[in-house]
Amino acid sequence: MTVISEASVAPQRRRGAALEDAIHCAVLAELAEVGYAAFTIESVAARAKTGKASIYRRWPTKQDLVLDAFIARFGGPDEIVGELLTDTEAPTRDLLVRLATRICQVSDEGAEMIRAMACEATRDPELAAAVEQKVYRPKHAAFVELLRRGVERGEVRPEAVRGVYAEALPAMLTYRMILNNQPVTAAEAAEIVDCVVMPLIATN
Amino acid sequence: MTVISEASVAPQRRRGAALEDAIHCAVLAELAEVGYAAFTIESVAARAKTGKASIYRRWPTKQDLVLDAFIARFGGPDEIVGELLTDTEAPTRDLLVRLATRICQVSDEGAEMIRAMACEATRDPELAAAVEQKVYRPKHAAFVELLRRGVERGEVRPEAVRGVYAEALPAMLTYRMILNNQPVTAAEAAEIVDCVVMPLIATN
DNA sequence: GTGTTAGGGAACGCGAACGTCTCCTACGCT
DNA sequence: AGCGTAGGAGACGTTCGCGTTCCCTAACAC
Repeated sequence: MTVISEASVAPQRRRGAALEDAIHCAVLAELAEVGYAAFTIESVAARAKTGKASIYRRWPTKQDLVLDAFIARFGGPDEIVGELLTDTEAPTRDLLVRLATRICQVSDEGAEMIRAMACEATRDPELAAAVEQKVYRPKHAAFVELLRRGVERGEVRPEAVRGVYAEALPAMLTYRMILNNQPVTAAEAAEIVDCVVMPLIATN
Repeated sequence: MTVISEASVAPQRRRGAALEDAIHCAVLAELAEVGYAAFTIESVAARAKTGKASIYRRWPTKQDLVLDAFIARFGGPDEIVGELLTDTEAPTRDLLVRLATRICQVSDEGAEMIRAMACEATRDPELAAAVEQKVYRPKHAAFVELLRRGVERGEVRPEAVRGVYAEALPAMLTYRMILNNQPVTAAEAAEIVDCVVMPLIATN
């Protein structure tokens, strides 16, 4: 009858932020593994080694949970904007490459989430607004700001500070990664910057 | 007790192709209304006013059904390629606008389907292959062919016959329509052609 | 007309998640 | 050390869609 219990010092029962982190991870993993259509709260709970109640206590619906996990991992305007706006030295081209890298990273890790969002946003205006505000806007704004600074330094044509040009980079990257599920290497990302974006916006 | 039955000549019970058309329509409508996650065979059957058995008899799985409906409505390489390759007179720019219009049309009507495909294709290699072969490839090939002809007529730089350039147009259109669920007007489509695609590929 | 085929409609048992609730215990605070 | 809160585990009844099967009849072929 003697169950030899090791002295595991790690907390067996998480709370608050630690628990929420674990749940967010589980959501991400679950989405990647089974997809949004087959996504269930029960599986997330099991994967996070928690009870369903702990999830329902925090998020009333599947959408809320997924959206929150998404924001927690990729959200916040500061991360991207801040990084790029801090650096006032690097040429526009390099900033674009860094932005592209970041977009690739997010699109890779959060591919299933983004697809799920796109699917649900059609029918859920609140979700659409949240994604618009927390994800799309900041990214777009960062890009436009980046173009504006390029103009100041004479690297970018003034006419190029427009939505169409700001959308080109994310559009081409997500077209491949999100819609066609093709990986994009760093070289290809750079190719898009050098062959598509820069020629469109550069002076001369 | 006299039920006055009008002499309705229209068949009350459809068969074969007529029935399949109705089911395809129902699939499209159902996807648009409730989305792929909440999509059920029962609802499709009810909407098409048919029995579940008639659907199961034809398509073993949800994916097969949706894919088939998609192909039936938007598939076939001939429609796009044929249309564009027939016309050997119009300038490249106009052909691009026509292609853009077509892409907009498909992306608008089939938005939910395309999103659903993107979601499922990650986990279903067969589906991915089918979409790749029946949708992506022909579109891409048509675009490259179009570029090639442009070169022959001196409208397009020879170096522009590359994948990156062929992807720019569909990428920018679907980025807006499929991922961000924003409508794209004919004027905007033309803007993309004139401000993005043409400058990239045109001679000089 | 007669026979064959296939559509419509619905009932069926089954399994999976739902969302709620309860019990008990680990945690963290004082 | 003791207390209150919150986490884990899972049972519960319910709902829902699955995929199958049945019967009956409309549609078509001959």
